[in-house]
Amino acid sequence: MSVTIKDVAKKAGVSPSTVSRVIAEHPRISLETSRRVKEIMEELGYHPNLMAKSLVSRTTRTIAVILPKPAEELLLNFFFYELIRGVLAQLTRAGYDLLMAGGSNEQEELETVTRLVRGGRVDGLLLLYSRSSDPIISFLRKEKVPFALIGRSLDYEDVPSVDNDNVQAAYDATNHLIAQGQKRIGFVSGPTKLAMTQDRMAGYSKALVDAGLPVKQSWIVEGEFLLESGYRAMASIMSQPEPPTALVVIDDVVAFGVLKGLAELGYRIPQDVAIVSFNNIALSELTMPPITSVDVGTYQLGYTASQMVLRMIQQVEITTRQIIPHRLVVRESSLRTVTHV
Amino acid sequence: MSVTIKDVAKKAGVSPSTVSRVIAEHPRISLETSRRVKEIMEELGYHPNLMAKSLVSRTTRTIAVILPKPAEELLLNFFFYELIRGVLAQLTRAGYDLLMAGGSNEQEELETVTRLVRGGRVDGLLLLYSRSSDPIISFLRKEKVPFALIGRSLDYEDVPSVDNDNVQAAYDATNHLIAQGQKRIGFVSGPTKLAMTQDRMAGYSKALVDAGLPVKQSWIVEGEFLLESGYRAMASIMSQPEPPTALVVIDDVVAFGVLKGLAELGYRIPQDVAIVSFNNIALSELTMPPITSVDVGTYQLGYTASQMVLRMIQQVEITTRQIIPHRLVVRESSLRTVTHV
DNA sequence: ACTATCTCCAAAAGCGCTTTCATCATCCCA
DNA sequence: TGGGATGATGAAAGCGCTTTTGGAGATAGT
Repeated sequence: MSVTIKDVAKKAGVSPSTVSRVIAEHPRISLETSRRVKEIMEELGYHPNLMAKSLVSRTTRTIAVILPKPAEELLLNFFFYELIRGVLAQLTRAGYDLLMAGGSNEQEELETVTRLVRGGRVDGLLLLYSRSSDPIISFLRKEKVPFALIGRSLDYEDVPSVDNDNVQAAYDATNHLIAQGQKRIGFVSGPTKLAMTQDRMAGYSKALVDAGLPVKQSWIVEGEFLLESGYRAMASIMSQPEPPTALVVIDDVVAFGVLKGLAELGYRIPQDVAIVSFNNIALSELTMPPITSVDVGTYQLGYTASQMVLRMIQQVEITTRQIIPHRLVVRESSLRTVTHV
Repeated sequence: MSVTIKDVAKKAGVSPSTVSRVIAEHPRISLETSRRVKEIMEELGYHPNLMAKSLVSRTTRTIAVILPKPAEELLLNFFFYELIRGVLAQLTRAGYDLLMAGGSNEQEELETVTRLVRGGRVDGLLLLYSRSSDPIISFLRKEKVPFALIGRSLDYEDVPSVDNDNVQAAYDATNHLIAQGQKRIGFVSGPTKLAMTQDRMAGYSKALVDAGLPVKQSWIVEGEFLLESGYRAMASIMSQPEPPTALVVIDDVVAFGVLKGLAELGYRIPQDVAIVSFNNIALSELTMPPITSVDVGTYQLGYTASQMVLRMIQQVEITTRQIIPHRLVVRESSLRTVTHV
């Protein structure tokens, strides 16, 4: 059916081993033979069978990305594409393929990972924003398979991961509000089981404390990465007797909900309530007003995490925790003096 | 190193062939033997080597999704995740894996596909919104590999594909505006090399003609799937002496640009200019005002297309072109009588 | 001229699995 | 009681590749 290494060998008048060596660019092969074999390969349209290759080499040149369970999905909804683009760019560069897998629950997820790893299907893995006590992480460590996290894990500090400095990011964002003269600043948070949430919360608090401002617990509301979540959190915060005049919001999508809710209640943004947020997804600049957001370098996160796994596969020493720089993108939602273009 | 079928066989006191048959649930195996072998497999933590399996079975139980080239990416940015979720759900159900691949240009893309197909790496493929004269399509047809398109191809009408009835969708959307009393309706289009664009344009025109309204070429502007594109197209249309009072926009992201531009020029929406759009991404309901949009069933597109490929692999007869129903989601941007919640 | 060294290549084994073919009990019915 | 089914298993070949081993011929050293 398909043309094999044998067919090439026969036609070129050499042995299969020689053809194999030509493909692998083995040094001890004469230039003449190499040229002739390559010519025949071209002529026959030969492509090596990747399964056979993998079987003997015990390597598949593929990395799996494990999607978070449905409950965690919403965070990714808008920067998932950018992330994957980053991953794909790095892997393609290195001649690796990308396998995507997931599961509808923890059990299923672990089974899938086990099957892929023990079945010799992948050379490494990438985990997205895992929550606390992830059994997959324990499993992968035991198996000694190269893998990296995107977003730090709370329970396994020494696991290779790529992350932002979320404490500093939140510190910067909050400070920006303080620099605008804000004194009453609330925080719309995310699930506290995520390191990302805890870090941003910490940075927010630290900025307030450093500026001598009060940290009021009633101004801090935990939510999910959902639109409605932002809406509800906002309602809860603003219905208090002395509501804040500025909000730090865990994520852009949540911020959209906040924004909308505020507008419906008649608050003007940023005059009555200023807003800063995180992740800087493409639509942040399109809302009315555009949202000030911390760009976390989504593409870079994917790109760097993949690189990390590839390095581990090549046994190259790596920094266990890599930090992607963030950047506050100031837009209208946080500015006291509103400037129109 | 890892436990193989031989290890299981030895420990169970049977031959490797028997173990293999137990795994494959071969009928002619005694219940007793089956039970014992399964027990041993469990005990040893046996997982079959998938590469070896693939080599001999000539099947990999994996489907590749080919991402469009970077230039086409933006369309997908926001509904990519939903699409992939649909694909993944179907594939996981059937015990298949998902491989993601792409390329930075046409040449590279074709090389990747060739490598995957000829290398026996995948059993089938899924192509996203391909443009005209795609060399990959020709290649795959020649190779007789099962594959399906998401979004119809302009050049290969008989290729298996999953699509919306975009003509009808645009017809419905436009008619909705007409029902609101609109008479001057423009169209912000996308790249005409996509079937989707041409279909929506046709539906738009048909609705106007059927209602006895004029189709003015100067009210139809081609753009890309970009924010700025919507902005520019809007500017071009609205700067005319007699601008339309309603716009049909090819995609939500473009519509955001239109929305923003209109607001900056002082137009009120929907009072001065009404808007309907397509794709109904999650943020459509979050803009000010929320955008009326045609829901195309993104998840379903992915789910159904995968099913199609799986059916082809199983040699089951399929309908060459499957249509996912659409649904107009009416929101404030298109309503003459504005109702506040 | 004879051995030592080097270069290039072929033969063959083996990766972990499936599957064909053969074998051996067991069973049923004449 | 014997012979053809039938059922359960084992032996062995082979999927397409890599890699080890070893050998033939060329080149160099003494």
